[in-house]
Amino acid sequence: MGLLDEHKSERRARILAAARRHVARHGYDGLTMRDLAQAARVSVPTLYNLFGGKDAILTAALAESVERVAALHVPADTTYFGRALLGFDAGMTMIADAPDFYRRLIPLFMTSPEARPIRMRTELGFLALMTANLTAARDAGQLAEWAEPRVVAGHMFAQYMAAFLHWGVGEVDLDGFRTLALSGICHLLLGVARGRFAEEVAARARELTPRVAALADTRPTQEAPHARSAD
Amino acid sequence: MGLLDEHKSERRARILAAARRHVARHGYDGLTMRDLAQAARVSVPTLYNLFGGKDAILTAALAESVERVAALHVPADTTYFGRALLGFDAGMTMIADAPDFYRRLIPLFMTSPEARPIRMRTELGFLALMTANLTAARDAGQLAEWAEPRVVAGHMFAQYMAAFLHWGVGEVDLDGFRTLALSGICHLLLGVARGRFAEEVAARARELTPRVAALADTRPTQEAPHARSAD
DNA sequence: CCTGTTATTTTAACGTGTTATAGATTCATA
DNA sequence: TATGAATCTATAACACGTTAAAATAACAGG
Repeated sequence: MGLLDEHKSERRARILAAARRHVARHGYDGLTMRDLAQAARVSVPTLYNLFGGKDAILTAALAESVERVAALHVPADTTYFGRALLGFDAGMTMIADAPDFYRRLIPLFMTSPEARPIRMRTELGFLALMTANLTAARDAGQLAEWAEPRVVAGHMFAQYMAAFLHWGVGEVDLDGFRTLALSGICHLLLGVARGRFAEEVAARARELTPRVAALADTRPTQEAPHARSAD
Repeated sequence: MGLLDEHKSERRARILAAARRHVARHGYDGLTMRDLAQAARVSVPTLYNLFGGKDAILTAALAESVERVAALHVPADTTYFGRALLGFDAGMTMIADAPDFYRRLIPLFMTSPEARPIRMRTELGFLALMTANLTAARDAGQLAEWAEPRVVAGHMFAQYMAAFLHWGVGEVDLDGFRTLALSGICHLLLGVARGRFAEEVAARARELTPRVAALADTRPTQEAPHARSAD
């Protein structure tokens, strides 16, 4: 509450900002604790006092971004499919905001135990939105009666994550990521949607299929430049 | 061809075996190049001469395992769904063989540029099998006419990978991995399968749904023990 | 203003992956 | 068997993440 804590907050902010900038430009391995300390006008042990380590710093930077999307407002005056698209696009615009930063941190985000809270937050946010959406669809008779909204939402999230990973390792570009994830989600909904919901999903799946097929054809079959090393 | 190359092969084998053993027990970070050199009765620079680095060594160990599943024989005298299950099970038994080893290396396998050839090999193998299977199903009138086998197979692979990742970070156990991946694949096929293919898929999806729902309920909501650090 | 507490810095060190250099060993060949 | 060419080893070093220790600065309360 005192000035002491304010200074601590300032330092934290300076460190996170410097880390963001540096990672976006030079990648995870390109960021050294000694450089970061100098850029943030702070000593190395302070980095450890305030955060705990390199991964913890980048994790905190990631968490900041995720929180920004957490408070998400999805209007109810669209179709079930339209609502699903809105939630999907929110995550996409966040990534499009600073693609290099996210891309460089995908290994950390995907697998590190440090980043598990962020993963949970992302997944639970997605699941909550989609589960509510699918439950409403089921109540309106636009979902197969045996289908479990939460289970279906989980499989949708799997499609999203797999496409995210494909983008992270450089297999597809940002547009390909979007196409891939959307097509996967539509394919998934295809078997459980009914009525108008089903019609919309089917139309979109048909439209996306050739684009996904084209994507697969243009994928590099040889090694991509090492994304993790510093440039 | 000469004795010189044989000795080199022996060294490579010794190094890979020692790395396997050590990683399964103490994890990625628990394996140091100096320890590995000693365990393989080899000097540290030799590790770099023969492989190129730590990641390259583990990548080579992973590649060995993947190659063992590559030569896969799938009998044609089953239903399309049965054949899909066979290919799926092959990958599962490989993982069940040395789960600790694979689990510890998931971050490397999933995201490292070094491991891209292995990822491609895995993905292409899966896609080839499933695409052939789906194409045959389409020719037999058991697949929606607008569906693209390769695209559907890609989305199936996404379900598989997402479940794999969930297992790798400790979100579900090996049985949960199997249940999750199968349910996802069945949900995905649900919208494009027709005839008897569709009946089998639908029956399996209905059967798996409650199990996946139960899985989601028992998931830990707090932090798991750090899997990457040495024990 | 002084004092005690707390936070930050300084400095040094440890173990790590990685690499260069020079010396020893091992193989193929004459 | 002796020579030459690879190849491995030994040693040392570098930069990195991380942490411990003591010294210094900044704060809160009297």
